[in-house]
Amino acid sequence: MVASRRPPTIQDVARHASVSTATVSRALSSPERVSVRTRERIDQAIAATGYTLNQAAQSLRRQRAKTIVIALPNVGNPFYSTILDAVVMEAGEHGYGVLVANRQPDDPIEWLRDYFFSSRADGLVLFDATLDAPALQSQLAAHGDVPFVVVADEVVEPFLNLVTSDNYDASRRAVQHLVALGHTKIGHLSGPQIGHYRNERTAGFIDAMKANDLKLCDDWLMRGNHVASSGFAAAENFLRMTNRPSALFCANDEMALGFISRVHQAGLTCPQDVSLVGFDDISMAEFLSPPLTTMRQKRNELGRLSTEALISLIEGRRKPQPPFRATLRCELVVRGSTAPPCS
Amino acid sequence: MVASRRPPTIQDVARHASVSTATVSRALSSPERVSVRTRERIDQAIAATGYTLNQAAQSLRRQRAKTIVIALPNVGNPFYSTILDAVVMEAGEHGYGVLVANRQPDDPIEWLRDYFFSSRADGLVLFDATLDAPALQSQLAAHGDVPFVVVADEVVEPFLNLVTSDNYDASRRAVQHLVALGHTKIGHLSGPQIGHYRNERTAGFIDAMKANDLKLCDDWLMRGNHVASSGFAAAENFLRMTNRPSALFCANDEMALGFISRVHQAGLTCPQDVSLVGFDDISMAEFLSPPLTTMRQKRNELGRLSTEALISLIEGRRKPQPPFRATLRCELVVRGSTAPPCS
DNA sequence: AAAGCTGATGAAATCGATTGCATGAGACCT
DNA sequence: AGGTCTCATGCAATCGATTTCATCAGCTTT
Repeated sequence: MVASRRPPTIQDVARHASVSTATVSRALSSPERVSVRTRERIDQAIAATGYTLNQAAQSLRRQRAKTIVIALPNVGNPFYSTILDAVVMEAGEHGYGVLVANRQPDDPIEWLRDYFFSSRADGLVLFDATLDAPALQSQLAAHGDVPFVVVADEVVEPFLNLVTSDNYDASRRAVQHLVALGHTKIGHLSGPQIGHYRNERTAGFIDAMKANDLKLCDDWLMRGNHVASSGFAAAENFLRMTNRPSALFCANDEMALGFISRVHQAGLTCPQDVSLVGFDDISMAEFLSPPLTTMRQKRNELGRLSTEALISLIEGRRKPQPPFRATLRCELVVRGSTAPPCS
Repeated sequence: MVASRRPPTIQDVARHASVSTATVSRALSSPERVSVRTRERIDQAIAATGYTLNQAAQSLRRQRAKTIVIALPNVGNPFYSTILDAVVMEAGEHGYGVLVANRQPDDPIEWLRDYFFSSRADGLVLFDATLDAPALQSQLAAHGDVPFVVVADEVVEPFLNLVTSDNYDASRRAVQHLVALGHTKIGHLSGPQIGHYRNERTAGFIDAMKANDLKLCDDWLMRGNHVASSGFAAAENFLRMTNRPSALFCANDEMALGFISRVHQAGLTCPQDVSLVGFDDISMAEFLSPPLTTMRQKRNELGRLSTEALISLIEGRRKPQPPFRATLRCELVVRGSTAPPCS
């Protein structure tokens, strides 16, 4: 009712319960160290005053912000939003807040310094390590070893904490699905090549083709950048081909979406004229026309696991060495975009 | 290199520049109050020590966290992710961090208290006021008038700070587009009814129909809840109708997506068998099959404006009365999902 | 009954930055 | 030259919670 009064502090509670602030503090953080009788009085005083802890003061004293940063290359991407959801949830359960940092394209590292050097946050979940993770590592180490966990598709330096999907194997299984349907002419629309890392999905594709003794046609290996428009562009290419593949494995769903879009415009249909397998299983995949066959990543689990690992690292429950590593298995979801080839 | 050393404080800088901490503090927050010579010495000292401000200490002293909370009903929704992007960007430019709070469905208000009562955040951007905004208002007021801005489709209580799109008018224009194509049998798939508020999009639809002397058929007024599956379900309904509308205005793109999906499954096609107009222009709308005709909301602007307003409220540059109000005009984007009716 | 122990509690320092008040040096005025 | 004013700067209190160390009451032990 009475607006703009300053919120009650631990002092108010102490006075109200006729104890010292030290006792109140203990009652809150380690109740077993306070006698039952005083604890009750303090509980009452807290209720009576409507006290809530001042985070800033606690952070200052404890040198811990109870906050993590989640760094995304692109919040707008539907793939990441589900993950964000899981991260916020998991962090919340441990009493941590989640700050969002959207990547500054021009400044691969500086943009993160502020959060940690100013003790605004205790750790970082970094998605999509297209930035120079080792450089970041040394930057963060210089100011007191900020723990961070990377969630990425490509396997990065072995000393990093990493949560990933079994991209290589999943890609092999995606190809296997097409082969099982009878396809032999199979193309691939890959994501971008990141630094010198092995592109796991492309590698899986290539090895699966070899394992099946299928010809790898250079024209059928196209490169995109994970957004729908690059799938659209790849389809332009596809349409110009005189000898077209009968199936295509796309490195993510958005590119598949863009590809279908262009192919339909040209009067061809999927899966009659070309079968398509995507990757991710974004929430809309199920409702596309045709519904998209795709490799589902456990996005919830990616978010949850990485956050859980980060927090146990922050709180010292997990030792920094050896690094945390987790690989989640993807799951093939068969829908309408794949069918046997129309001879 | 030397890991886990404590970060330099303002004390270190002061010592290094042979001045008091007070002077360093002033050099940082109001440089004009410090002589040029000392300012230079301080700048050097800052560079030499690698000093960065400790946010927790500043927050405690200034009673201000330089952080805002963005509360979303559902981070996973692609509509919100773009907005989040804009909010993070705008906040960042003012030096504010953005905490994400994903709505707890069971607890419409409590979930936000913590952020503010613990002075973790200075203000709130609340999306989709399906929660009881007035109740929230009084909750927040009880602990010192936390400023907040609502971004919502429906017009809520006049005393709230609100950023919105011209939903009513945009809906009228959507219908007008269908009418101009020659449609007379037009249906509507609405979003959920929120409390006692007027559903702006539905109201716009109804009034446009009346203005054109078109019959409002009860069967053709369907209700969904803004997710694709509810569009899918609505299409089931549609397919069972003996007398079907030739066009449908959907209250958002996701429902349109679900609707098309089911209709295609049944062997009908859009726009030949039914024209469809969506709302929002989510990033994928352009790449659907067929590309979706839709009312584009300026999502970037919604995010930017609301954040800007919130921050000027926090910093006292804007007076709380009268409340901030902004309505953004939507824009019709004509694509392939609408066509003249097939006789 | 004296000594030792345990467990609950309080006093006060501390985290790092800000800011009201005091001080002193120099500029300016008469 | 004496007095006033301004500007740059320093001292020290302060924000609110935590934590070390000391104290003291009430037991147990011999």
